[in-house]
Amino acid sequence: MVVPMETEEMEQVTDGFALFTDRSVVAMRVNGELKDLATTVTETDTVEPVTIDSPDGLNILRHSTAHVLAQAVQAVNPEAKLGIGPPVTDGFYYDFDVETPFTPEDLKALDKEMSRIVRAGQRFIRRVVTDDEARAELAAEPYKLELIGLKGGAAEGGAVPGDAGESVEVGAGELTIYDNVDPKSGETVWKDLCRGPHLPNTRMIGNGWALMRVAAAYWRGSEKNPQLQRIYGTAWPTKDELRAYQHRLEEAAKRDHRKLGAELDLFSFPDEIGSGLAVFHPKGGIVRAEIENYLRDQLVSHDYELVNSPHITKGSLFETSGHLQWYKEGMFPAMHLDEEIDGEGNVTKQGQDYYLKPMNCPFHNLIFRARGRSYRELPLRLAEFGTVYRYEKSGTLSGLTRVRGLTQDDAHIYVTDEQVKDELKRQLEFVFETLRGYGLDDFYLELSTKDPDKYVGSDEQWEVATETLREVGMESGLDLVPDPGGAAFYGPKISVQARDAIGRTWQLSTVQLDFNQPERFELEYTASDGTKKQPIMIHRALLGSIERFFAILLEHYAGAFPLWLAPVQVIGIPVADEYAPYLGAIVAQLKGSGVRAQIDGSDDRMQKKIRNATTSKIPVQLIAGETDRAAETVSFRFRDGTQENGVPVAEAIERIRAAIADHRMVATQGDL
RNA sequence: GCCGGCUUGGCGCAAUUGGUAGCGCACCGCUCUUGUAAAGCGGUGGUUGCGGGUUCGAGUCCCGCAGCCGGCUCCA
Repeated sequence: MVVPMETEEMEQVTDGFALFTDRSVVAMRVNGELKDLATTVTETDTVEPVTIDSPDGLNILRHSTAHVLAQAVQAVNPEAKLGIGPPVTDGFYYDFDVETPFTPEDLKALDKEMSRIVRAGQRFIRRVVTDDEARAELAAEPYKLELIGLKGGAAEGGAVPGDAGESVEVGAGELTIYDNVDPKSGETVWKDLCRGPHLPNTRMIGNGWALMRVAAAYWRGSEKNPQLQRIYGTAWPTKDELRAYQHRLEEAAKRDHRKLGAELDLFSFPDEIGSGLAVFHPKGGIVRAEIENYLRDQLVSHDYELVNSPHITKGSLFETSGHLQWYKEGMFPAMHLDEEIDGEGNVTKQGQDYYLKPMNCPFHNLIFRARGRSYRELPLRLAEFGTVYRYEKSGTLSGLTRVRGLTQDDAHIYVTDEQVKDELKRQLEFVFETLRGYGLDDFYLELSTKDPDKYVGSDEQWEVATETLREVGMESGLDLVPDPGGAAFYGPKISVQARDAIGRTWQLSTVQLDFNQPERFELEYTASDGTKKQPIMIHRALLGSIERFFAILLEHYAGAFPLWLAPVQVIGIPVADEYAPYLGAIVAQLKGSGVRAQIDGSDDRMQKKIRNATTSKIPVQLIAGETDRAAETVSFRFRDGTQENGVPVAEAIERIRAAIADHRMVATQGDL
C-alpha cells in the first residue's frame, strides 16, 4: 500500500509533473490507479505520488527497462518479433522471436545499445488507440496482434485470462501504445503496445540495471506454443542497489547446497547411477540420520504409529488409488514380471506389471484396511520415511531439491468428520514445533484450492474442506496466502512456507485433505452407534522430502550446522604429538557419551589442523598442550576464531553434551 | 521433454592462430611438530565426458550421445 506523501488540493486541471517536484516520484496513483506523471488530473481526483523505490515504482522502473531492452534488440536485429516484457521479482524479462538464439556476445552489444538509449533520455509518451489502429501499426508484430485479440476477453479491471504477464501489455478497457520520443528531434524512434505506466523518460533508468541471462520460454506459457528467446535483466534505482543485489546473488551462490555438498563431502550424484539419484557419503549420512531421528522422536511422542512399506507394488494398487490414471507419465515404467511364453511365442501364463512406488499413501490405506477399525482408534496416525521414485523430466532435475528418488516423511491420518478441524489444528502446531527444532522459525501459510480443470469429488466437499483449512489457517495467526488452483486433484491443502537465513522462502510442510482415497479404498470404521462410516484422510508431509529438506538446511546454515547436526561435532587438536594421548582420552570419553568426536592425528602442525577444522566447519575444536595437560583442562576454539582456555575436562564434556541436547548453534565463545 | 551454455587428474583452474597436457589444493612418502587459519622436500595420478569425423597432427574444428548448469513446461 502506498501511503500518500502529500495529497494536493487542486483548483484546476494539472498533471503529475506540476504536482510532484521531487525527482524520485516517477508515477502516481489517481483514484487508486497507477498513471503516468503526464496524466492530467482535476481537483476531484485523489492523487498519490509513486516513488521509484516503492514496490510500484520498482515495477515501473523494471518495466521501462524492459522496453529499452526491446528497443535495443530491434535496433540490433530489426527482424526480432516482440513477445511480452513484464517486471518480475528483482527484475524483468522480455521475450523475442528471433531466427537464432542470443549469445553472450549479443548481450554485450545489447547492453551497449541500451546504455545509449538510456542516455538519450527518450520520453515515454502514452497514446490511446483503437483496436484497428493498433492492428495497423503493429501489423509486423504477430504476437502483439494476438494480444490485441485477447484483450476483448479481459475481465473488467482485471487481467487477461490465464495471465502470465500479458496484462502488462494489454489491460482491460482502452488499448494504448507507448511512443519513445527523441527529446531533441521530437521524432518517435520506437513504440510498443503497452498498458503502462512508464517512467517519464529513459534517462531515469540510470545505471542500476544489468542484463542477466538468456533462456527459452514458451509463448504464453504453454508447451504447445512456439518457444521464444527470453532475456532476463535486473534494474534498481541506483548503481549501489544493483551492486547490493549482485552481492546477494553471490552470497546465495556460496551456500548452494550442490557446492557445499561436494566441499564438505556430504553427498554426490554419480553418473553411473543415473540422473536425480543421490548417494549420501558418511558425513552427509550422519546429518541425514540426525534429521530423521529427531523427527522420529517427535512422531512417537505425538501419538503417531510408525509403519513401513515396500518400494514396489503390483500396478493394481495404483489403479485403485488413481495414480496410474493421473500421474502415469511421472512414474517409472512398469516391470512386466512372471509372464511365461511357450516355444511358439504364445503366452502360457499372464504376467503382472509391477511399479516403483511414487507415493506411500496406498500402502497406508492397506494397513488401515488390514482389520476392522473402531472410532476409538481415530485419529489413527500412520507415519513412514517412505522412499519413492518419480520419473521427473530430465530438464527439471536440480541438485537434491528435485530428484527421481526421494524419501518422504509421509504421514496419513484417518479421522472422523468431527475430528477434522481439531486434528488440522494439532497438525499445524506439531509442524511449527518440529520445524523450530531444526532452527527454522519464520513461517507463513499458503492455501491451495481447487484446480477447476483437474479435480475429483463434489463441489460441496471441496467447499467444506477448503473452508475448514482456511479457518484453521486464520486461527494460527500467521499470514495466509491464497494459491488458487494449486491443489492436487483429490483435495485442498495448506502448506507451511519457511524463510531461511537469507530471506528465501521454501515450501516445506503440507497438510492436505483427501476425500477421494478413502472412497476408492472403501475405508471404513465402526462408529459408536455400530454403523460403518468412512474416515477422512489427511496427508501430512512435514519435511517434504528428506533430500530436499537436507538441501534447505544446508543452505540455511551455509554448511555451518548447529552442534547436534554437525557431522563431526568435536575435533581434538594437540599442540604437539606429545599431547595426543591426553586429548585422545578426552575424545574417547566424549565418544562414550554419544558425541561425534575425533582427534586430528595427521602429521600436520597445529596451525594447519586448526585451519582444516575451521574450513570443514567443525563447531568445536578442543586444543590441549602442556598448560592444559598440567591443569587437567582443555581449551575451546570456535568457528569464528574465538576461544576459551583452561576449561576443566568434566565441565567441557558436560557443556558439549548439553548444547547437543538443546539443538544449540555453537559458533562463538559463549554459545557453549 | 524443449531452448541455450558448459564438460581438462578427487576439487578449483591453465594450455599463443590446431603442433609433445601444466599449476594449486587434496592424496602418498620422508624430515619436522610446545598454544590458536597453510612447515619443508620428494612422489603417484589425466588415452582432456563418451562415440564418430576433418587433418600429417585435435583439449582446441565438425556431427551424434551422455551428464551438469540457466530458463520454460511440469511437480501427486
